[in-house]
Amino acid sequence: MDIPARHSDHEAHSGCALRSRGDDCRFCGVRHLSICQALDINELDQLEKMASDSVYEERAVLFREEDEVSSVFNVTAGVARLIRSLPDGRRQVTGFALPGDFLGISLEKTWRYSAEAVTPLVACRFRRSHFEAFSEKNPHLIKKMHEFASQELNLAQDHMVLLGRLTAEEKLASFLVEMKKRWARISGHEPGLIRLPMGRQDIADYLGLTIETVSRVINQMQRDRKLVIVPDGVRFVDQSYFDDLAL
Amino acid sequence: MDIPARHSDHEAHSGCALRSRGDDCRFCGVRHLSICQALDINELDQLEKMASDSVYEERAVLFREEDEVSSVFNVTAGVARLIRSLPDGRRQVTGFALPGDFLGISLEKTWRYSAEAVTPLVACRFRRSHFEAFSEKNPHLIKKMHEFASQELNLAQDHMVLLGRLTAEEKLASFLVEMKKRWARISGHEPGLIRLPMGRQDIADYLGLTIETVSRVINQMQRDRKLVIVPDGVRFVDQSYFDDLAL
DNA sequence: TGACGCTTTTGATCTGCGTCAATGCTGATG
DNA sequence: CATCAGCATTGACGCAGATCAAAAGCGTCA
Repeated sequence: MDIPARHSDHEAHSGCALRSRGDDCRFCGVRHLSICQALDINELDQLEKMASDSVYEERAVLFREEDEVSSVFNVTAGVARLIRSLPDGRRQVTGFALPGDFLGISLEKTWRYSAEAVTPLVACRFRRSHFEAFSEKNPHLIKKMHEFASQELNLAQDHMVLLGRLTAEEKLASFLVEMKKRWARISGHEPGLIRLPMGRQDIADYLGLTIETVSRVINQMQRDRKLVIVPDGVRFVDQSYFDDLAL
Repeated sequence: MDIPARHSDHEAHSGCALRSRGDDCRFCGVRHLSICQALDINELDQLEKMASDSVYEERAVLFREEDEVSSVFNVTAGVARLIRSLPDGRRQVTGFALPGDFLGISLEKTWRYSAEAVTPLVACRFRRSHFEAFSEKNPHLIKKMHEFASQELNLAQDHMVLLGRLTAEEKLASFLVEMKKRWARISGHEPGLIRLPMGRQDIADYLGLTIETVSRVINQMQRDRKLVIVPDGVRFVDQSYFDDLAL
């Protein structure tokens, strides 16, 4: 356990799967998805001066629950899991951060969850103090951050319904449909393959299930010809089955 | 079902249990708890001109999921349940709004949950458009609203852990400890009696359980001398039992 | 005061998912 | 290419909490 993060700033172009700002926000692939969409070229230029790319290996820790919030992050490539842990080791994955997602929207002094790279990951990092000073001067940005927070609150409420009131089958269907929508938004088109870079255990902890139940339900869906399991994800065969079941 | 709201504006002093602004925000009993804490006397005065007290009977609907957000609310007295419903009738209570709580922190155009009065309730109501125009001019207020949203996001994440990973006994303990803390904050002192104005069904829908399980667990706690059940609430006998179990 | 409606409690039984235990698969490494 | 480590899958079984059913409180109103 506990692989330390090896993050080498300003070395974003270290692999084909990792695309990032590349030190020029204007060409950032996730700008239109991220809070930066609130900024004009001028403001973007200012913000860029405060940014530094951080690269994380699979399993690296971006920050831990209880840590001081010294930096905030904009994920530009890769996927992270956001985790709340109980003292006895039980985990709840509260969400997955995908490209365009912002970590640090809340104003607390310490993180209330841990973030770990599920895949190799690149994030645009800002010192918290700098970012706050900047946002203080840019009402657009504050508004946009509040919008993002509202959106997250809605997702959190969806998640509560899922955890409290759905069956295992409905949970899986909802999760897969959600991932499909999120990848679609990111790529700009309906993906044939729904990428699932996180492991079964992460999915289980996201859905409030065990790894065995996740495995059983997905494989049952495959046996029932609702989907096919492929390396690194699934492919829907019967879309309407999922639409009917999902939250 | 479906009792229509009888709300009579500007008639707040209609009962001993119902205390509200009384048309003067300076004397508002929940000011220090609510977003109004961000405002000085001057701003408070302006805001007051836009406010109107709404009184709701038990079971009255403040607004419904999907309704347009035409007003936002500051609960000044009483308790409301916030509900997400599934098409087949399954419900998830995402939260209880207590005095000082603000409804409408999100910026969406439509409500994503319904709010119903659990007890007779008074809320300070603002036309959404007026409130937004006002907040536009008061950066303090925007900041405070973002603070409230952050706080709510944390609570939502706590709730996810509760729903996804706690046992029925732990859920009940966490709920009771949470209610004790919230009433303590509102009243300003540790209450001997933990008021539970909501019914067992609401508690069950908040905790992702059935009404029978809620009843069984609470009554078992009483048999084990951990608490005593009294009209309208419970009284802790063994505080440390709850502290150990609660999230 | 007694009949009604609603909520809560209690008991008996069932079942969806968890737990425990193998086994299989895949990709990395010497 | 054999070994190993880390998932993922599968099966057998158990149990926490759901479901079904009935009884008990309790406030309201004629």
